[in-house]
Amino acid sequence: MAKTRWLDEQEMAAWTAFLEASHRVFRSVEQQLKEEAGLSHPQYEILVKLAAAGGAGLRMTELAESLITSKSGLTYQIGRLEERGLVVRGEVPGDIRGVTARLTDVGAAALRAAAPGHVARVREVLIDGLDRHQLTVLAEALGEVSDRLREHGA
Amino acid sequence: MAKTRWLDEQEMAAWTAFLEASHRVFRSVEQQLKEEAGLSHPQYEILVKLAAAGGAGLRMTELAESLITSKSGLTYQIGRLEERGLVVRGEVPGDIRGVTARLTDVGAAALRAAAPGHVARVREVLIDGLDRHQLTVLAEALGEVSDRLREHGA
DNA sequence: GGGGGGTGGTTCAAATTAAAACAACTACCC
DNA sequence: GGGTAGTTGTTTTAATTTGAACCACCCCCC
Repeated sequence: MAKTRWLDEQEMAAWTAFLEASHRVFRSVEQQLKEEAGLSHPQYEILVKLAAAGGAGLRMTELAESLITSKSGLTYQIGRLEERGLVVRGEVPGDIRGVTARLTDVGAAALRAAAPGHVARVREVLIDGLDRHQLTVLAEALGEVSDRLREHGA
Repeated sequence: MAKTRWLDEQEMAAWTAFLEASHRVFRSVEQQLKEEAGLSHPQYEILVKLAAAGGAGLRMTELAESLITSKSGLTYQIGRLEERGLVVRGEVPGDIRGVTARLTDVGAAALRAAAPGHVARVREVLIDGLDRHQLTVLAEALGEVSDRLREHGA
């Protein structure tokens, strides 16, 4: 095993800033959604993905992967959302095992109601504090990081 | 209430990249630590903070804030680490309520053993894929975000 | 020197999470 | 066709997380 290449000052600054910003941003967003919309952030993300998927909905596994969560975690959350009538499960033609989830009208309305407050908070904690250049670099850098992990780090 | 300012394409790209990168990076780091060192990421972060604090250790509340976690969550994790002998609780001179946590020799050894693999993974998933400019911008941008939330977003 | 009001840490209850075991089904290769 | 490996989604179990309630205790001002 090669000798460890420790992080230099700048690398460490990037890592700790990433760590701290992630924790704080998620905590803040979570709190906003819970208070103003009665949704957890994972639940909100589910609604967003399903809204984007349209009337056909998405398969459970597909949705779990796009949310970067475990299958069992998704089963739990979809159960929760289905109880509240925001989501319904359906079947997949041609594969009896398959299950789809799609948004109900109530779910779509809940998302529309929650979105403005959520976006406002996201702006407040992350977006509006950065200039265009920072925004661009952030998107590109973290986009690359995500791409790499999506491919390689299965 | 003002009309919602939705995110434009670039802003949305930054937000989703931030979301996805955070999820994936933490998941990867978590996995590495669990497998190779038997520690969760929160536990590892506790050890790091205590190591930096030196022989006097840190008070529980202080530590909880610097880790951006709840007091009760910290009580739980310190309990866990104390059982394993990596950490000990001590008292605070002059304040009977106060409790400090500090690293034991075993804890320090565990941290030394865990660090190289952890750093390697952090490099692999985040640092080494970025160039110096990206690194600098990332550190500065997310540092500002953290600062703002630390002050304002109590 | 005796309250209030706030602090520090733990306990408790409830929600969430992930991993592993599981059951049913699909796909493919011969 | 038949068997085997891989998928799908759920269930189960154990760990973790948080907020609220709580109890002692500190600080200060009268």
